[in-house]
Amino acid sequence: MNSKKIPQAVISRLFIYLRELTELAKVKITTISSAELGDRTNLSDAQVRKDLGYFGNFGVSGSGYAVNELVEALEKILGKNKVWNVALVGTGHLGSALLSYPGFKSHGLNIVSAFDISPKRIGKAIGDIKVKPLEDIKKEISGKKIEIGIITVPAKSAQSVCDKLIESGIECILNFAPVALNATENIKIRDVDLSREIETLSYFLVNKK
Amino acid sequence: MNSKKIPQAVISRLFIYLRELTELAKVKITTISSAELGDRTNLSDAQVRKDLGYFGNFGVSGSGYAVNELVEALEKILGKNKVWNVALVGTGHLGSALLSYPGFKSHGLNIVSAFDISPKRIGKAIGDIKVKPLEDIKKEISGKKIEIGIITVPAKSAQSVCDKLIESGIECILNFAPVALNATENIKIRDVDLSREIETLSYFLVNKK
DNA sequence: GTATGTGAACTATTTCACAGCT
DNA sequence: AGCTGTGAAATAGTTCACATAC
Repeated sequence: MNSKKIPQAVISRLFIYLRELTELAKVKITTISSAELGDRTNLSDAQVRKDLGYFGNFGVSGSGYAVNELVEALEKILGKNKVWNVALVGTGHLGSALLSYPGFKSHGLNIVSAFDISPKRIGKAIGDIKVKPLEDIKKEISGKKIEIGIITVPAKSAQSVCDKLIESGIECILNFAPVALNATENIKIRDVDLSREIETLSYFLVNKK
Repeated sequence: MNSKKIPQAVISRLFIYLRELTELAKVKITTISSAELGDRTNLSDAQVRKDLGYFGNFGVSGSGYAVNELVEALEKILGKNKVWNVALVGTGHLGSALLSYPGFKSHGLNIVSAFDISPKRIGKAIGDIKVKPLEDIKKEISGKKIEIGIITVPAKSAQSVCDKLIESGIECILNFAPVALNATENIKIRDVDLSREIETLSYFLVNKK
Protein backbone atom coordinates (compact mmCIF):
# COMPACT_ATOMS: atom_id res chain seq x y z
CA MET A 1 0.00 0.00 0.00
CA ASN A 2 1.36 3.30 -1.12
CA SER A 3 0.76 6.43 0.92
CA LYS A 4 2.22 9.05 -1.44
CA LYS A 5 0.02 11.65 -3.03
CA ILE A 6 -2.14 10.00 -5.65
CA PRO A 7 -2.06 11.64 -9.08
CA GLN A 8 -5.36 12.79 -10.50
CA ALA A 9 -4.65 10.69 -13.58
CA VAL A 10 -4.65 7.54 -11.46
CA ILE A 11 -8.10 8.32 -10.07
CA SER A 12 -9.35 8.94 -13.55
CA ARG A 13 -8.03 5.58 -14.76
CA LEU A 14 -9.56 3.81 -11.77
CA PHE A 15 -12.94 4.70 -13.23
CA ILE A 16 -11.89 3.15 -16.51
CA TYR A 17 -10.95 -0.08 -14.78
CA LEU A 18 -14.16 -0.08 -12.81
CA ARG A 19 -16.23 0.35 -15.94
CA GLU A 20 -14.48 -2.53 -17.67
CA LEU A 21 -14.64 -4.74 -14.61
CA THR A 22 -18.37 -4.12 -14.35
CA GLU A 23 -18.76 -5.33 -17.92
CA LEU A 24 -16.66 -8.40 -17.12
CA ALA A 25 -18.78 -9.17 -14.10
CA LYS A 26 -21.90 -9.07 -16.28
CA VAL A 27 -20.54 -11.83 -18.48
CA LYS A 28 -19.53 -13.83 -15.43
CA ILE A 29 -15.78 -13.48 -15.74
CA THR A 30 -14.46 -13.90 -12.22
CA THR A 31 -10.74 -13.33 -12.55
CA ILE A 32 -8.59 -11.09 -14.72
CA SER A 33 -4.89 -10.37 -15.03
CA SER A 34 -3.44 -6.88 -15.23
CA ALA A 35 -2.31 -7.68 -18.77
CA GLU A 36 -5.81 -8.59 -19.91
CA LEU A 37 -7.39 -5.61 -18.17
CA GLY A 38 -4.74 -3.40 -19.72
CA ASP A 39 -5.49 -4.78 -23.17
CA ARG A 40 -9.15 -4.01 -22.81
CA THR A 41 -8.55 -0.46 -21.65
CA ASN A 42 -5.60 0.42 -23.90
CA LEU A 43 -3.29 0.73 -20.93
CA SER A 44 -0.18 -1.20 -19.97
CA ASP A 45 -0.16 -4.09 -17.52
CA ALA A 46 2.36 -2.26 -15.34
CA GLN A 47 0.15 0.79 -15.24
CA VAL A 48 -2.83 -1.23 -14.12
CA ARG A 49 -0.84 -2.82 -11.33
CA LYS A 50 0.77 0.41 -10.21
CA ASP A 51 -2.53 2.29 -10.19
CA LEU A 52 -4.25 -0.37 -8.13
CA GLY A 53 -1.20 -0.58 -5.92
CA TYR A 54 -1.88 2.92 -4.63
CA PHE A 55 -4.93 1.60 -2.83
CA GLY A 56 -4.05 -1.85 -1.70
CA ASN A 57 -2.95 -5.32 -2.68
CA PHE A 58 -5.95 -6.62 -4.52
CA GLY A 59 -4.19 -9.12 -6.74
CA VAL A 60 -3.26 -12.73 -6.27
CA SER A 61 0.11 -13.83 -7.61
CA GLY A 62 -0.17 -16.35 -10.36
CA SER A 63 -3.84 -15.81 -11.06
CA GLY A 64 -4.73 -12.09 -11.12
CA TYR A 65 -7.56 -10.03 -9.69
CA ALA A 66 -10.92 -11.27 -8.47
CA VAL A 67 -13.38 -9.23 -10.54
CA ASN A 68 -16.19 -8.87 -8.02
CA GLU A 69 -13.89 -8.12 -5.15
CA LEU A 70 -12.10 -5.45 -7.15
CA VAL A 71 -15.35 -3.89 -8.31
CA GLU A 72 -16.49 -3.63 -4.75
CA ALA A 73 -13.20 -2.16 -3.57
CA LEU A 74 -13.08 0.41 -6.38
CA GLU A 75 -16.69 1.45 -5.85
CA LYS A 76 -15.91 2.12 -2.24
CA ILE A 77 -12.68 3.99 -2.98
CA LEU A 78 -14.32 6.09 -5.66
CA GLY A 79 -17.53 6.84 -3.84
CA LYS A 80 -19.69 5.24 -6.52
CA ASN A 81 -22.19 4.12 -3.93
CA LYS A 82 -22.98 7.71 -2.96
CA VAL A 83 -25.37 10.20 -4.54
CA TRP A 84 -24.55 13.91 -4.51
CA ASN A 85 -26.82 16.89 -4.91
CA VAL A 86 -25.76 19.30 -7.61
CA ALA A 87 -26.61 22.86 -8.60
CA LEU A 88 -26.17 24.05 -12.15
CA VAL A 89 -25.63 27.73 -12.93
CA GLY A 90 -26.25 28.99 -16.45
CA THR A 91 -29.11 27.53 -18.46
CA GLY A 92 -28.02 28.45 -21.97
CA HIS A 93 -27.40 25.88 -24.66
CA LEU A 94 -24.83 23.83 -22.83
CA GLY A 95 -26.47 24.19 -19.44
CA SER A 96 -29.87 22.99 -20.59
CA ALA A 97 -28.26 20.16 -22.51
CA LEU A 98 -26.53 19.03 -19.34
CA LEU A 99 -29.76 19.36 -17.38
CA SER A 100 -31.37 16.78 -19.61
CA TYR A 101 -28.25 14.64 -19.95
CA PRO A 102 -28.93 11.39 -18.10
CA GLY A 103 -25.21 10.73 -17.60
CA PHE A 104 -25.09 12.78 -14.43
CA LYS A 105 -27.78 10.93 -12.58
CA SER A 106 -26.49 7.55 -13.61
CA HIS A 107 -23.14 8.49 -12.10
CA GLY A 108 -24.46 9.63 -8.79
CA LEU A 109 -24.85 13.32 -9.52
CA ASN A 110 -28.37 14.48 -8.94
CA ILE A 111 -29.02 17.96 -10.30
CA VAL A 112 -31.58 19.46 -7.95
CA SER A 113 -31.37 23.18 -8.74
CA ALA A 114 -30.66 25.39 -11.74
CA PHE A 115 -29.95 29.10 -11.76
CA ASP A 116 -29.78 31.86 -14.31
CA ILE A 117 -29.47 35.61 -14.37
CA SER A 118 -31.70 36.18 -17.40
CA PRO A 119 -35.32 37.08 -16.59
CA LYS A 120 -36.31 35.27 -19.78
CA ARG A 121 -35.13 31.98 -18.38
CA ILE A 122 -36.01 32.37 -14.72
CA GLY A 123 -39.20 30.55 -13.87
CA LYS A 124 -39.08 28.25 -16.86
CA ALA A 125 -38.75 24.53 -16.30
CA ILE A 126 -36.12 22.39 -17.97
CA GLY A 127 -36.99 18.76 -17.44
CA ASP A 128 -38.38 18.80 -13.92
CA ILE A 129 -36.11 21.57 -12.66
CA LYS A 130 -37.43 25.09 -12.43
CA VAL A 131 -34.85 27.79 -13.17
CA LYS A 132 -34.28 30.12 -10.21
CA PRO A 133 -32.66 33.56 -10.02
CA LEU A 134 -29.00 33.84 -9.05
CA GLU A 135 -29.90 35.51 -5.75
CA ASP A 136 -31.41 32.26 -4.50
CA ILE A 137 -28.15 30.33 -4.74
CA LYS A 138 -27.12 30.60 -1.12
CA LYS A 139 -30.53 29.72 0.26
CA GLU A 140 -31.01 26.76 -2.08
CA ILE A 141 -27.56 25.34 -1.54
CA SER A 142 -27.84 25.17 2.20
CA GLY A 143 -31.51 24.20 2.08
CA LYS A 144 -31.07 21.32 -0.33
CA LYS A 145 -27.70 20.18 0.96
CA ILE A 146 -26.00 20.74 -2.38
CA GLU A 147 -22.33 19.82 -2.53
CA ILE A 148 -21.37 20.22 -6.17
CA GLY A 149 -21.73 23.19 -8.50
CA ILE A 150 -21.69 23.10 -12.28
CA ILE A 151 -20.80 26.32 -14.06
CA THR A 152 -22.13 26.78 -17.59
CA VAL A 153 -22.22 30.55 -17.82
CA PRO A 154 -20.22 32.67 -20.27
CA ALA A 155 -16.53 33.18 -19.50
CA LYS A 156 -16.94 36.70 -18.21
CA SER A 157 -19.39 35.84 -15.47
CA ALA A 158 -17.80 32.54 -14.47
CA GLN A 159 -15.54 33.91 -11.75
CA SER A 160 -18.32 35.77 -9.97
CA VAL A 161 -20.53 32.66 -10.10
CA CYS A 162 -17.64 30.64 -8.77
CA ASP A 163 -17.18 33.06 -5.88
CA LYS A 164 -20.88 32.94 -5.11
CA LEU A 165 -20.90 29.15 -5.04
CA ILE A 166 -17.91 29.01 -2.72
CA GLU A 167 -19.42 31.65 -0.48
CA SER A 168 -22.50 29.43 -0.23
CA GLY A 169 -20.39 26.55 1.00
CA ILE A 170 -19.70 24.61 -2.21
CA GLU A 171 -16.25 22.98 -2.27
CA CYS A 172 -16.43 21.13 -5.52
CA ILE A 173 -17.02 22.67 -8.94
CA LEU A 174 -17.29 21.39 -12.50
CA ASN A 175 -16.46 24.33 -14.73
CA PHE A 176 -17.49 24.40 -18.39
CA ALA A 177 -16.66 28.07 -18.87
CA PRO A 178 -13.51 28.56 -20.92
CA VAL A 179 -11.66 30.58 -18.33
CA ALA A 180 -9.24 29.96 -15.48
CA LEU A 181 -11.09 30.21 -12.17
CA ASN A 182 -9.34 31.35 -9.03
CA ALA A 183 -10.11 29.75 -5.71
CA THR A 184 -8.27 28.66 -2.61
CA GLU A 185 -6.50 25.30 -2.37
CA ASN A 186 -9.29 23.58 -0.48
CA ILE A 187 -11.77 24.04 -3.33
CA LYS A 188 -11.75 21.38 -6.02
CA ILE A 189 -12.31 22.76 -9.49
CA ARG A 190 -12.45 20.52 -12.50
CA ASP A 191 -12.36 22.20 -15.90
CA VAL A 192 -14.09 20.76 -18.93
CA ASP A 193 -13.18 22.87 -21.89
CA LEU A 194 -15.18 21.57 -24.82
CA SER A 195 -14.03 24.30 -27.18
CA ARG A 196 -10.43 23.39 -26.58
CA GLU A 197 -11.05 19.74 -27.34
CA ILE A 198 -12.67 20.79 -30.55
CA GLU A 199 -9.98 23.27 -31.41
CA THR A 200 -7.11 20.88 -30.94
CA LEU A 201 -8.60 18.73 -33.68
CA SER A 202 -8.36 21.70 -35.96
CA TYR A 203 -4.67 22.07 -35.10
CA PHE A 204 -4.13 18.44 -35.97
CA LEU A 205 -5.79 18.80 -39.36
CA VAL A 206 -3.79 21.87 -40.24
CA ASN A 207 -0.51 20.32 -39.21
CA LYS A 208 -0.69 16.89 -40.75
CA LYS A 209 1.02 16.68 -44.11
CA MET B 1 12.68 27.86 -32.63
CA ASN B 2 12.37 24.38 -31.29
CA SER B 3 11.90 21.45 -33.63
CA LYS B 4 11.27 18.68 -31.10
CA LYS B 5 7.94 16.94 -30.92
CA ILE B 6 5.40 19.31 -29.42
CA PRO B 7 3.38 17.94 -26.50
CA GLN B 8 -0.38 17.90 -26.84
CA ALA B 9 -0.60 19.88 -23.60
CA VAL B 10 1.30 22.74 -25.20
CA ILE B 11 -1.16 22.95 -28.10
CA SER B 12 -4.01 22.95 -25.66
CA ARG B 13 -2.49 25.83 -23.70
CA LEU B 14 -1.85 27.81 -26.87
CA PHE B 15 -5.62 28.05 -27.25
CA ILE B 16 -5.83 29.41 -23.72
CA TYR B 17 -3.28 32.10 -24.53
CA LEU B 18 -5.03 32.93 -27.76
CA ARG B 19 -8.34 33.34 -25.99
CA GLU B 20 -6.86 35.67 -23.39
CA LEU B 21 -4.91 37.63 -26.00
CA THR B 22 -8.07 38.14 -28.00
CA GLU B 23 -9.70 39.63 -24.92
CA LEU B 24 -6.70 41.87 -24.39
CA ALA B 25 -6.81 43.06 -27.98
CA LYS B 26 -10.45 44.01 -27.51
CA VAL B 27 -9.56 46.36 -24.69
CA LYS B 28 -6.70 47.80 -26.73
CA ILE B 29 -3.84 46.36 -24.75
CA THR B 30 -0.95 46.14 -27.20
CA THR B 31 1.85 44.50 -25.23
CA ILE B 32 1.95 41.87 -22.51
CA SER B 33 4.68 40.09 -20.57
CA SER B 34 4.78 36.36 -20.03
CA ALA B 35 4.29 37.00 -16.30
CA GLU B 36 1.11 38.98 -16.85
CA LEU B 37 -0.26 36.51 -19.39
CA GLY B 38 0.57 33.70 -16.98
CA ASP B 39 -1.27 35.47 -14.17
CA ARG B 40 -4.36 35.81 -16.27
CA THR B 41 -4.38 32.18 -17.32
CA ASN B 42 -3.23 30.60 -14.06
CA LEU B 43 -0.01 29.42 -15.62
CA SER B 44 3.60 30.26 -14.84
CA ASP B 45 5.61 32.85 -16.74
CA ALA B 46 8.20 30.21 -17.64
CA GLN B 47 5.52 27.98 -19.03
CA VAL B 48 4.15 30.72 -21.23
CA ARG B 49 7.58 31.48 -22.63
CA LYS B 50 8.50 27.85 -23.15
CA ASP B 51 5.22 27.04 -24.86
CA LEU B 52 5.51 29.96 -27.25
CA GLY B 53 9.15 29.11 -27.78
CA TYR B 54 8.15 25.89 -29.53
CA PHE B 55 6.82 27.94 -32.40
CA GLY B 56 9.12 30.91 -32.71
CA ASN B 57 10.59 33.94 -31.00
CA PHE B 58 7.60 36.19 -30.66
CA GLY B 59 8.76 38.17 -27.67
CA VAL B 60 10.82 41.28 -27.34
CA SER B 61 13.34 41.39 -24.51
CA GLY B 62 12.56 44.10 -22.04
CA SER B 63 9.01 44.70 -23.16
CA GLY B 64 7.15 41.44 -23.79
CA TYR B 65 4.85 40.22 -26.56
CA ALA B 66 2.98 42.33 -29.09
CA VAL B 67 -0.62 41.24 -28.60
CA ASN B 68 -1.90 41.61 -32.16
CA GLU B 69 1.14 40.02 -33.68
CA LEU B 70 0.92 37.06 -31.32
CA VAL B 71 -2.81 36.62 -31.93
CA GLU B 72 -2.15 36.48 -35.64
CA ALA B 73 0.70 34.02 -35.28
CA LEU B 74 -1.27 31.73 -32.98
CA GLU B 75 -4.33 31.78 -35.21
CA LYS B 76 -2.21 30.67 -38.09
CA ILE B 77 -0.40 27.97 -36.10
CA LEU B 78 -3.64 26.63 -34.68
CA GLY B 79 -5.68 26.73 -37.87
CA LYS B 80 -8.26 29.07 -36.39
CA ASN B 81 -8.85 30.66 -39.76
CA LYS B 82 -10.10 27.39 -41.26
CA VAL B 83 -13.55 25.82 -41.20
CA TRP B 84 -13.97 22.05 -41.13
CA ASN B 85 -16.92 19.90 -42.04
CA VAL B 86 -18.01 17.51 -39.35
CA ALA B 87 -20.21 14.42 -39.13
CA LEU B 88 -21.86 13.43 -35.88
CA VAL B 89 -22.83 9.83 -35.19
CA GLY B 90 -25.36 9.07 -32.47
CA THR B 91 -28.27 11.44 -31.92
CA GLY B 92 -29.25 10.49 -28.40
CA HIS B 93 -29.24 12.99 -25.54
CA LEU B 94 -25.63 14.05 -25.82
CA GLY B 95 -25.54 13.93 -29.59
CA SER B 96 -28.56 16.15 -30.08
CA ALA B 97 -27.28 18.53 -27.42
CA LEU B 98 -24.03 18.87 -29.33
CA LEU B 99 -25.89 19.35 -32.60
CA SER B 100 -27.54 22.43 -31.18
CA TYR B 101 -24.46 23.60 -29.29
CA PRO B 102 -23.23 26.76 -30.97
CA GLY B 103 -19.70 26.28 -29.65
CA PHE B 104 -18.73 24.05 -32.54
CA LYS B 105 -19.55 26.46 -35.29
CA SER B 106 -17.95 29.38 -33.54
CA HIS B 107 -14.75 27.37 -33.36
CA GLY B 108 -14.63 26.43 -36.99
CA LEU B 109 -16.39 23.09 -36.80
CA ASN B 110 -19.39 22.96 -39.04
CA ILE B 111 -21.58 19.93 -38.39
CA VAL B 112 -23.06 19.06 -41.77
CA SER B 113 -24.35 15.49 -41.24
CA ALA B 114 -25.80 13.43 -38.44
CA PHE B 115 -26.31 9.68 -38.35
CA ASP B 116 -28.15 7.19 -36.21
CA ILE B 117 -29.02 3.52 -36.28
CA SER B 118 -32.45 3.86 -34.70
CA PRO B 119 -35.37 3.99 -37.17
CA LYS B 120 -37.16 6.24 -34.70
CA ARG B 121 -34.56 8.92 -35.15
CA ILE B 122 -33.70 8.54 -38.81
CA GLY B 123 -35.43 11.15 -40.94
CA LYS B 124 -36.06 13.52 -38.06
CA ALA B 125 -34.45 16.93 -38.15
CA ILE B 126 -32.39 18.35 -35.28
CA GLY B 127 -31.82 22.02 -35.90
CA ASP B 128 -31.34 22.12 -39.63
CA ILE B 129 -29.67 18.73 -39.89
CA LYS B 130 -31.69 15.71 -40.97
CA VAL B 131 -30.66 12.46 -39.30
CA LYS B 132 -29.49 9.84 -41.80
CA PRO B 133 -29.06 6.08 -41.48
CA LEU B 134 -25.63 4.68 -40.65
CA GLU B 135 -25.34 3.09 -44.08
CA ASP B 136 -25.07 6.54 -45.67
CA ILE B 137 -21.89 7.45 -43.80
CA LYS B 138 -19.42 6.61 -46.52
CA LYS B 139 -21.37 8.34 -49.26
CA GLU B 140 -22.00 11.49 -47.24
CA ILE B 141 -18.44 11.79 -45.97
CA SER B 142 -16.88 11.76 -49.39
CA GLY B 143 -19.71 13.77 -50.93
CA LYS B 144 -19.63 16.56 -48.36
CA LYS B 145 -15.87 16.57 -47.85
CA ILE B 146 -16.19 15.79 -44.18
CA GLU B 147 -12.92 15.62 -42.26
CA ILE B 148 -13.94 15.24 -38.63
CA GLY B 149 -16.19 12.68 -36.96
CA ILE B 150 -17.89 13.04 -33.59
CA ILE B 151 -18.92 9.84 -31.84
CA THR B 152 -21.81 10.07 -29.38
CA VAL B 153 -23.10 6.50 -29.49
CA PRO B 154 -23.20 4.08 -26.54
CA ALA B 155 -19.90 2.46 -25.56
CA LYS B 156 -20.69 -0.88 -27.12
CA SER B 157 -21.19 0.46 -30.64
CA ALA B 158 -18.43 3.07 -30.53
CA GLN B 159 -15.67 0.88 -31.98
CA SER B 160 -17.72 -0.18 -34.97
CA VAL B 161 -18.71 3.41 -35.68
CA CYS B 162 -15.07 4.41 -35.34
CA ASP B 163 -14.06 1.73 -37.86
CA LYS B 164 -16.77 2.88 -40.24
CA LEU B 165 -15.62 6.50 -40.05
CA ILE B 166 -12.01 5.57 -40.69
CA GLU B 167 -13.01 3.31 -43.55
CA SER B 168 -14.81 6.31 -45.04
CA GLY B 169 -11.63 8.36 -44.95
CA ILE B 170 -11.98 10.25 -41.65
CA GLU B 171 -8.66 10.81 -39.89
CA CYS B 172 -9.79 12.89 -36.97
CA ILE B 173 -12.31 11.84 -34.32
CA LEU B 174 -13.80 13.41 -31.22
CA ASN B 175 -15.03 10.54 -29.08
CA PHE B 176 -17.60 11.04 -26.33
CA ALA B 177 -18.22 7.32 -25.80
CA PRO B 178 -16.69 6.10 -22.55
CA VAL B 179 -14.54 3.43 -24.12
CA ALA B 180 -11.00 3.09 -25.48
CA LEU B 181 -11.08 3.13 -29.26
CA ASN B 182 -8.50 1.30 -31.31
CA ALA B 183 -7.11 2.81 -34.47
CA THR B 184 -3.81 3.07 -36.26
CA GLU B 185 -1.25 5.74 -35.41
CA ASN B 186 -2.20 8.07 -38.27
CA ILE B 187 -5.72 8.56 -36.93
CA LYS B 188 -6.18 11.30 -34.35
CA ILE B 189 -8.66 10.41 -31.66
CA ARG B 190 -9.51 12.82 -28.89
CA ASP B 191 -11.51 11.45 -25.99
CA VAL B 192 -13.95 13.53 -24.00
CA ASP B 193 -15.20 11.46 -21.14
CA LEU B 194 -17.85 13.51 -19.40
CA SER B 195 -18.79 10.76 -16.99
CA ARG B 196 -15.26 10.51 -15.77
CA GLU B 197 -15.03 14.23 -15.12
CA ILE B 198 -18.19 13.95 -13.13
CA GLU B 199 -17.08 10.87 -11.29
CA THR B 200 -13.77 12.27 -10.18
CA LEU B 201 -15.65 14.95 -8.28
CA SER B 202 -17.37 12.22 -6.38
CA TYR B 203 -13.98 10.75 -5.44
CA PHE B 204 -12.87 14.11 -4.18
CA LEU B 205 -15.94 14.51 -1.99
CA VAL B 206 -15.57 11.07 -0.49
CA ASN B 207 -11.90 11.51 0.25
CA LYS B 208 -11.76 14.94 1.75
CA LYS B 209 -11.78 14.92 5.51
C1' DG C 1 4.27 -21.75 -14.68
C1' DT C 2 1.89 -17.52 -14.15
C1' DA C 3 1.07 -13.04 -12.51
C1' DT C 4 1.60 -9.67 -8.76
C1' DG C 5 3.94 -5.65 -6.39
C1' DT C 6 7.49 -2.53 -6.57
C1' DG C 7 12.14 -0.40 -6.61
C1' DA C 8 14.94 1.35 -10.36
C1' DA C 9 15.36 3.29 -14.94
C1' DC C 10 13.48 5.99 -18.06
C1' DT C 11 10.63 9.60 -20.24
C1' DA C 12 7.99 13.63 -20.19
C1' DT C 13 6.92 17.97 -18.41
C1' DT C 14 7.53 21.88 -15.49
C1' DT C 15 10.19 25.11 -13.02
C1' DC C 16 14.48 27.49 -12.14
C1' DA C 17 17.78 30.77 -13.04
C1' DC C 18 20.46 33.48 -15.71
C1' DA C 19 22.95 35.17 -19.91
C1' DG C 20 21.76 38.23 -23.30
C1' DC C 21 18.86 41.51 -25.75
C1' DT C 22 16.29 46.13 -26.02
C1' DA D 1 15.95 48.07 -15.66
C1' DG D 2 12.89 44.77 -17.54
C1' DC D 3 11.79 40.69 -19.87
C1' DT D 4 12.78 37.02 -23.20
C1' DG D 5 14.72 32.46 -24.56
C1' DT D 6 16.66 28.44 -23.08
C1' DG D 7 19.95 25.08 -21.07
C1' DA D 8 20.02 22.76 -16.63
C1' DA D 9 17.69 21.05 -12.52
C1' DA D 10 13.74 19.35 -10.52
C1' DT D 11 9.56 16.99 -10.46
C1' DA D 12 6.00 13.97 -12.13
C1' DG D 13 4.52 10.04 -14.42
C1' DT D 14 5.30 5.69 -17.00
C1' DT D 15 7.60 1.53 -18.16
C1' DC D 16 10.94 -2.09 -17.09
C1' DA D 17 12.31 -6.07 -14.96
C1' DC D 18 12.60 -9.15 -11.45
C1' DA D 19 12.16 -11.11 -6.74
C1' DT D 20 8.36 -13.05 -4.65
C1' DA D 21 3.88 -15.36 -4.01
C1' DC D 22 0.47 -18.76 -5.32
